[in-house]
Amino acid sequence: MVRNIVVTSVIDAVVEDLKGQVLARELKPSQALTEAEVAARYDIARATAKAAIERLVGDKVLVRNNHKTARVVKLGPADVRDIYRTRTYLESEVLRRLASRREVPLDARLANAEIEALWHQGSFEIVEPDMRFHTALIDSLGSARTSNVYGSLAFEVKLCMAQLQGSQRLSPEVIVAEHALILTHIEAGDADAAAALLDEHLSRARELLAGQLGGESGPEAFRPSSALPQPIS
Amino acid sequence: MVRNIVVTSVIDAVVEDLKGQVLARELKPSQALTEAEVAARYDIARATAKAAIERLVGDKVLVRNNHKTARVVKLGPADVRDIYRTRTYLESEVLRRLASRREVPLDARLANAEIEALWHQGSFEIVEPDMRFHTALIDSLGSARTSNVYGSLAFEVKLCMAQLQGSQRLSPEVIVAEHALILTHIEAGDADAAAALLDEHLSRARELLAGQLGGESGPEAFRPSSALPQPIS
DNA sequence: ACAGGTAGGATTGTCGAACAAGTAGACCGG
DNA sequence: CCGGTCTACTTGTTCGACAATCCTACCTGT
Repeated sequence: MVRNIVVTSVIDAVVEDLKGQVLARELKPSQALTEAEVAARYDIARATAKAAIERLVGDKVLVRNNHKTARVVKLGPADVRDIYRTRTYLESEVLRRLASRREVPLDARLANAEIEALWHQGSFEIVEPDMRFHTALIDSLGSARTSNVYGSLAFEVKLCMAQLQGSQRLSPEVIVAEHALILTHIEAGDADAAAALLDEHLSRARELLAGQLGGESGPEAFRPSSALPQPIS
Repeated sequence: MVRNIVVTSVIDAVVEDLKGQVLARELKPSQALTEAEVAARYDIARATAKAAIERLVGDKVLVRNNHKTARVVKLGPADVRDIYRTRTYLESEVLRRLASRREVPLDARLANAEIEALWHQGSFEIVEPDMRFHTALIDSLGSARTSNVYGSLAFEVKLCMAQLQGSQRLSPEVIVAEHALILTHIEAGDADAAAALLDEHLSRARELLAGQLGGESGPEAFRPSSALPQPIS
């Protein structure tokens, strides 16, 4: 028996907690988060709070410009489309590789079965097993970096979902069916069909999300700015 | 005319300088880098050095476990293969998209022409324009996140190159020819051919790199460990 | 000689306080 | 209305300190 233990530093704990709060919408998009505030809230030194905030900025959970206070990211339609585009690039190529080996990862089947079970129970909390389905496909390749990259994209997807509360979602029925069909294509070795279907599958989700995120635009939009130095006109 | 100015904090400057030193092999793989050392070298406070080191750890230039001193990454054959695999996934799908639009980015043509010019001059310093060729393909899609991901992979590739000094490289002649052929396939709209050729192109470079990196194994290998908590037996 | 424990030095994690520099908003005058 | 100054707030950076942890070398008992 191998036991997994984790040594968590104070910073790690704060980072995780703040991430959770953002996902739980306890911290709303564009909300300011000063270092002193975080330090007081967790009763830690400002230096520690600063480090936590900087890590969150690195993970794109917060955005901050020089000498300005950090804010929770506010993802707009353009961001959603960019996230899904990048995600699609990675995932469709992965599908091709799996198809060329006719290899259907077991975890993907399990995750899809779980979605179906939840659907039959009348539950609509399917985003978690849905993400697991896609992540299982990626992870089955065994490439640590590919999984890492996809993981950070998946987190941004979760952020998108969190930033719209009363969201109409795609019906679990078509999701399950499309997932199953994708697996079938992989099993048949039809890379093009699998990639094409995935493209359509993700495009539909992307446009649904992007459309809903574009609706209400807050007073000031703090879109994640490019990491490149900003030109001054 | 738009002028680009950059506000660099002390930490930014130190991070950039250290990155450069790693790439220039002034800091060798597996070499230790204590906070106090960095602080003394740049005459900055330890807190500042700490922040710089943490950023470099985030960028995978350094590796560090809890309470242990940071060390320069040492990339092994497995890492090279993983980097190139991930890179290939992204890039081949991008090629497919470009081929479906029959769109050949100008910058890629220019970069390849530059390689050819350097080759005719007898120079073998072609890694920079070579990277520009591949980056140009990615950037032409205009997806900020895709470019970011590829950029960090490209940096790891540069790290690999830096970690072997007397490296036998692929001949510029075949590189230029393969690049040109890839562009031709894109222009012809032949996605499969472009992707297949890229795969072969990168596979050759990958195995060459991986083979050379496997040779001399230092006393202690500080491979980049997975970000997951380490199991304790 | 060897296994195991222990002491010490080195290094990191976190804290507290302080000051300079930059930002934002208010206030005021033309 | 526009432009400038002032002030409160926030961040960037430094210094100094202490506890926790790691590494190493030494020491001890068998």
